[in-house]
Amino acid sequence: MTALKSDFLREITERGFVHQCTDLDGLDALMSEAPVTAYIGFDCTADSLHVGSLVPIMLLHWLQRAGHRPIALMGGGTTKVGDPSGKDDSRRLLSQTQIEANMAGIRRIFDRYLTFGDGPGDALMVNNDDWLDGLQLIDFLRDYGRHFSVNRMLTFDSVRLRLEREHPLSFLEFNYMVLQAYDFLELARRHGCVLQMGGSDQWGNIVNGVELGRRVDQRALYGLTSPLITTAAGAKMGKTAEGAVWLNAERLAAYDYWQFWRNCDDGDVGRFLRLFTLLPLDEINRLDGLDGTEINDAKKMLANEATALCHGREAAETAAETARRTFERGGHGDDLPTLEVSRGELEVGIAAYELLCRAGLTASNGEARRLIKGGGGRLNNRQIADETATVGLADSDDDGLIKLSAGKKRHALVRVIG
RNA sequence: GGAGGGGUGCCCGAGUGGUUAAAGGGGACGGGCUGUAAACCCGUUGGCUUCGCCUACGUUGGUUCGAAUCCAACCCCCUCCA
Repeated sequence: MTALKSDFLREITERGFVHQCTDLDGLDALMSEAPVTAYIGFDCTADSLHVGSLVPIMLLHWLQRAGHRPIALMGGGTTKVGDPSGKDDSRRLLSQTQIEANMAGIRRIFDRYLTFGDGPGDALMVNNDDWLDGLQLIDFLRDYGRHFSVNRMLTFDSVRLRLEREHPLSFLEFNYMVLQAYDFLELARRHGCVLQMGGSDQWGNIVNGVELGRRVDQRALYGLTSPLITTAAGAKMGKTAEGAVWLNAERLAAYDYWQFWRNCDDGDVGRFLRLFTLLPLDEINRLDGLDGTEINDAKKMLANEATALCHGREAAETAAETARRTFERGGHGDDLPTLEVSRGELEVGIAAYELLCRAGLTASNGEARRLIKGGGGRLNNRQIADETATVGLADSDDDGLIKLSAGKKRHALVRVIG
């Protein structure tokens, strides 16, 4: 590969964001000359995004940093159709109101990563429902449908894989790639957008848009995809015991977000630092070279930086401090999930398993019992020996706190009140 | 519209009248070893007021001492035909 002239492309290439590009040299020439507008589309299937969407979000962030203009496209319209890419089954259809509520939630996340506004380099958020909803079927088919060959559509992974596995693919979903292609054209016309980025599973959809732009408007459009990020263990990243790693604090506390990064595999640290933090590359290379126990410093750095981006520097520091006190000193920090229990109730005594459950460390009393039987329940750092054990006022410290743990990693506090 | 196949626990998938809270695998969680890592070994994996009770195999009824297993109707999915 020849040396890239564009700051943006060079940065994201070195950081591991680039998988494929429709015309890297052409794009490089364009981006090194003047600011360009680029977009990435996001589904509105939930009211938050999770770390699976972090790669595209970071791409937009770097784009803006390099002086270009990012567009976050909300798939308010396409979510009604459902992208078949990478999915074996059709998705449940969402109602209009659900989609709108989801968009509002997602918007708040973007505010952390992008600067929105009306200035030349300010980010834009648009909703494709604005143009898709009013389409007239016959007009649309005649103007744009004729540029799509079904023969070719059948060869795209999103369709082909479904057919090969004999999983159903509805006609509705079959149209998804056409709509996404049209999105690109629409954004090119409205905002002069020339680049669409996305995950590697979006390649087919993106290429369709590039071609549509050329055929209909003789526009030169570009596409760029990033690799699917998996963990060193080979799993799709972003799952914890509690489920997806969400980016909003209501769904996943900043402390838990910090812990997610802190607990990554050794083999992932360097890659994740490059992708999910803004640290300079030479600093990352140093951290990546650390061995043995020292690699924990790199993981803390990863957790600090990733959390600061998502939840703010202050939240990251609180989470780090809580982790330090909890793990390195065997104490506890302010940021641990806390359950309030009345003095009166504790005077009588509460079964340890019930408290574990109420503190959210287990999903049910039965699970808590099993945890204790298996030696995983801890009260103030001491293993709970007996599943019938009760917790009383005497177990609280001078501050009226009791520390509960499920295993060595998951902790919660009980605060005595009243 | 016709014919056939199928819907089982977080997922995949056995089970075709009782010994089935339901084999096996995956995942997840816990213990041991560690570095809040990986690998490995062991254990757990429906709920509850837990030596007992309750709820579960698409839904609703039925047969039976007894059903995930048999029957009926309904819902949903797939395949082939029209």
